[in-house]
Amino acid sequence: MQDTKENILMVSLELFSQRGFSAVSIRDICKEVNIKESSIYYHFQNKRAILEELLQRFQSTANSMMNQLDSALNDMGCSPDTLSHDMIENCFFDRYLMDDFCNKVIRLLLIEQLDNKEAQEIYDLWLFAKPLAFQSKVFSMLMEIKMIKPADSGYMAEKYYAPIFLFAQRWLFCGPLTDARKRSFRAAIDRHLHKFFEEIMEEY
Amino acid sequence: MQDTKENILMVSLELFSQRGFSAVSIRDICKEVNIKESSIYYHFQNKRAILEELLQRFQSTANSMMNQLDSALNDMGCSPDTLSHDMIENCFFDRYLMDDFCNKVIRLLLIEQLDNKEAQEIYDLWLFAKPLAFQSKVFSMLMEIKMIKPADSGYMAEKYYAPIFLFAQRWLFCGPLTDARKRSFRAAIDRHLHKFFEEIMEEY
Amino acid sequence: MQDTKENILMVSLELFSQRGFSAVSIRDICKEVNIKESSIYYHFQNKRAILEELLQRFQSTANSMMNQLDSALNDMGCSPDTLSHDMIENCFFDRYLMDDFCNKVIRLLLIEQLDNKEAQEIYDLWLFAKPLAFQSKVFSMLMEIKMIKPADSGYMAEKYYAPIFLFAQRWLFCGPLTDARKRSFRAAIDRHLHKFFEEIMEEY
Amino acid sequence: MQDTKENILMVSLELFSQRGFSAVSIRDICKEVNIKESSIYYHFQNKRAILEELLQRFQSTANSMMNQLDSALNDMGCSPDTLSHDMIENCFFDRYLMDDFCNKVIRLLLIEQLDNKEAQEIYDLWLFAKPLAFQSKVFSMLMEIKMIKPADSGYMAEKYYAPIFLFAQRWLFCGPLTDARKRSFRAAIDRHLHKFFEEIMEEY
DNA sequence: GATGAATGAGTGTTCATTCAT
DNA sequence: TATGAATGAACACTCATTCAT
Repeated sequence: MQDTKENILMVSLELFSQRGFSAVSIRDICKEVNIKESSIYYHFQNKRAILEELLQRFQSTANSMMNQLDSALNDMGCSPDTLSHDMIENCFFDRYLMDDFCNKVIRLLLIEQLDNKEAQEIYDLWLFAKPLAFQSKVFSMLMEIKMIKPADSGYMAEKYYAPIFLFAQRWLFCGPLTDARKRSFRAAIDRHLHKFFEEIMEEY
Repeated sequence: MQDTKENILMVSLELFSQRGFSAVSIRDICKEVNIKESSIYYHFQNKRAILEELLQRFQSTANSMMNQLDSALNDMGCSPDTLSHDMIENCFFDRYLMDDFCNKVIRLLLIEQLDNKEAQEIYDLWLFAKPLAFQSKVFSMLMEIKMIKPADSGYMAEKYYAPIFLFAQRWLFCGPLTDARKRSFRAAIDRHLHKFFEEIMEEY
Repeated sequence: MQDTKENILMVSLELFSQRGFSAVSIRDICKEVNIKESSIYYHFQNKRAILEELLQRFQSTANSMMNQLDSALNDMGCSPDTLSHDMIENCFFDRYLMDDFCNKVIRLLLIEQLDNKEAQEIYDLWLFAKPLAFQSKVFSMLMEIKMIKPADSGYMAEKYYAPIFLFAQRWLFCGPLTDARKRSFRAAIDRHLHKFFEEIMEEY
Repeated sequence: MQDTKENILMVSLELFSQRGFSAVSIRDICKEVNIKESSIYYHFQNKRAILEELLQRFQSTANSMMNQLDSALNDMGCSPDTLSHDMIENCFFDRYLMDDFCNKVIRLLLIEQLDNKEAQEIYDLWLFAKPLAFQSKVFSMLMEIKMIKPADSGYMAEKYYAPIFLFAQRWLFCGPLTDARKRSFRAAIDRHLHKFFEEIMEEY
């Protein structure tokens, strides 16, 4: 079956996310997967192909997450009460930043982006451009349905997202992703979101 | 002279910051410095020693920068009008985030922290703990001298620093550190600071 | 059917004749034949068996060519006018030196003979011993029927065959066997044969 | 010293001439030279660089041999009796075809020329073009000084050189270059040259 | 007939390091 | 201070081959 290929991918991701692509050897991967080094070349053309497949998968995962967020947002536009923004956020937090697979790929991108054009683009897209664009759209919509008062939605998105990004960097993308760290992150986020929405809604 | 040693350090830092410590070979460094590979061992015990010295230097540089900020802050406490907060900020931006040496070390730390306990601590200290603590102190002081109204200074520090960190990550710590990127960063920062101080001072 | 086996043989010969036996991998062959690498072992016990079968086939092809030449020679002995020596030569040129299959095997032998006892014997037999012996016999016969004056038939064979061999090495056994090269070879041969027979027959 | 480099070259040539470049491994070479595999890369950038240096050396050796032949030929033009053609031939035979170094390189070229453009050119130049051109010049000169009667010098060169080439291929460029084989070659050559000059000079 | 999956041995090459000079 | 020469260990990758299906 394709069990072995899957194992290779998961082990590779684990190691890549810890040490970076180039610091992980085929030997390291195979030792963990429990196959001989030559066997890996039955499943992948070369070492880089493993990385490529991981990035591919990440992008489709992230895309589907983003699509789901988008449609949830549209639903909210029609019937503001059916879907809380809590649900929206949880999607981004639980199934993206804190999701085992995505979290590891993001760590990997953090390293690779410094020297790899492709990684750089993916990194910028999925850690800056997409989240900021989405959040900007959220605030525009909230303004439209008059839940918050009109303002620069791009700037609001930055104010909203920057602390999330900072907390993520500090708690989620360094060291092992333990439950304790997840809780620290969650706590910081909750505090931030609470105050943030308090502020933007206080006048209404 | 110690010219060669200095060259080795600077070339190493350049390469480490681009590809990460383990992806740079002694060969790569020596080729750039124009010495034979065996010669490097006259100046450093081994490859790791180069990294160590770079981190050492970074820490003392960062420390002196922070001390200067601190004393500037204390001066401001005594005579609020002598030193503008502009000066404080420029110190952190120009001589730290955008300084050639510090910028490269931070990029290096970004990679190394994922797998290296020591790097992790330095990274957390100098990119999160110290900046947030300092900023928190700034706001406490501003409250004391009644320039802003009393609030949670820690939370204010986060609101203040998070966008700076995000912009830095996006513009200063990926790809080559060009003047164009520096300007993009500066512009985003200025916009942020302007609005930020507008908001916290508006009531006064 | 045996279509696949035939394909394997022909592809192998093509590649062997270009790069030599040991420089061609099972992978190379299978890629060209469009089968998986394991499949080749259904048709041949191992890589060497492919070589062996090619040499086998070459020897029987060459043998039948030589037999045909021999019987043509005998016919000529009985009735000197029925078969021109042109026909004899064409047999050796068109169906041997310039024949696609034989030409490739000879190239292959050229390489293999340096390190392989068996190849060495086949090479010596079919590029030196047999052609020289046959030609010697031709001249003996021509002397017997008094078409040329008596002389050392072995030496004549050398004088006759050496330029053919040289031209073959220069035009037929290096680079791709194009029509242009074949024509260059043919032209050199015609010139040689014309002058050669002029000389040995001039006295008559 | 450069002893090791020289050893590497000589051992490589020996092995390349037996099995061909691609069939010889770095391991094979190092085992014979008695150094570790990594050490070879101190002396040569890679495996191909060894081949390249051998071809380089061969070409300068062959060139100097050819220059010597040329000047000997010119001397003969001035004073026909000072230098016999024996001396000329011995130069080509003893210091080229039967010389240990050149003989091995020619064997190597025999293999490499099938797949390697550069080798092909060297092979054609030094086994066909140069010898034929030189011999053609010899006969032209002999005609000029009226030692032989006027004729097509190019055709004479072919008649002269073709048997030499054939004997060389048969005795000098296959199997080990033993003294016995050298004698077989020498004998065949002497017989050929004797008869050849008898024929071209008989009328005078 | 053919293939998916695996493997031990071997490929050329790079690595950080040593040490005598 | 610097280097020429070497090395053991590791590197990504290819090889011919096996075997169950």
